[in-house]
Amino acid sequence: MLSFSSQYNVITSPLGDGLHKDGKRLTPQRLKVLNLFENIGSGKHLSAEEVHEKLVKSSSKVSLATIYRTLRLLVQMGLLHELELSEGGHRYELLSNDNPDHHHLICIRCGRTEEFENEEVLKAGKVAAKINGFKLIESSLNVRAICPNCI
Amino acid sequence: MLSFSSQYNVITSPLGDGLHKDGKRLTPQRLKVLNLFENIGSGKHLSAEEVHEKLVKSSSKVSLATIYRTLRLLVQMGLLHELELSEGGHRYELLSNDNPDHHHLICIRCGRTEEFENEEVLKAGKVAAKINGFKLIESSLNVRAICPNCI
DNA sequence: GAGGAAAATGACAACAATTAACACAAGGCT
DNA sequence: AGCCTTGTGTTAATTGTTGTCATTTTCCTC
Repeated sequence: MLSFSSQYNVITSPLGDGLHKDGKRLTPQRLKVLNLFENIGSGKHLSAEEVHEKLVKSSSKVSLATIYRTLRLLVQMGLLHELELSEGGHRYELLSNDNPDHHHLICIRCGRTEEFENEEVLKAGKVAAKINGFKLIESSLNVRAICPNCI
Repeated sequence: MLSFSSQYNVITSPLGDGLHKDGKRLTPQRLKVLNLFENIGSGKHLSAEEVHEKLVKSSSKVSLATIYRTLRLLVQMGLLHELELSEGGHRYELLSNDNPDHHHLICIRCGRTEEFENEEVLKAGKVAAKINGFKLIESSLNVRAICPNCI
């Protein structure tokens, strides 16, 4: 039977490359988490708990602790983006090239989120950082609102 | 000895007025929390735990549970503003007239925050809400960055 | 000013989200 | 194949926050 490494090493995934550079390892769990985000599309925002549920459902059991560890790792690697909605914990989304810099419109009642882009916002962040001598990491505009269904 | 109510009722504080309209009551604890924010100035952002510490230090003991309850109340009343910095819990700041609509530049290393205003950002939030049929509550731009001291 | 209904407080239990510890398993070098 | 190091799962601990409930307080009415 094929071992895990012989099955995947040949493909030299971007994930594998990124990990190996740092002495970190490509594991099935890490792949599963990243694949989940890739399959689900780049507009979705999942909590750690939701990632866990979805993986359990697809009979890919990954422990919750590992999911937390993996999410943090993938954020550090720049593959995922973490966003904090005031209500109930952190969410994660895939950071892909065709979904570059965007902001979120969040319904505070049902949690529905819509994305939008805005050049001015990006600029505002840059200017503020420069004026204060900060090194910019990212700027995210969170618009808290109530969606049509919840009004 | 003067009772609490006879000591303060005459002043008819804005806090008292706002509370009484709703059948809610003016208590020394609520005054202490609000006073703390007023004394500390409107550019500061405190966590519930920090509010608790400061009140204990000034020998004004208010229980932590009450602080959480009071902070939520003051936010609902529009006297405080709640902001969520990704790192470590919620922060609260005084919402005063001379410090209207502003955004935050946050150092992810030391937590230092600077404020700035930007009309375009405000507009961006409005537009996004309108396009999607959402009812806007507030839009806040959080710029995550590293401050000069931490670089 | 006293009496009483309604609301608020404090102390503490309960919770949810997240992290730490550690024994065991697995990845990736040679 | 074998070894060293990193990663995983399990479970316990921590943190931030909320619920419960008995006791205390506010504030309205007389």
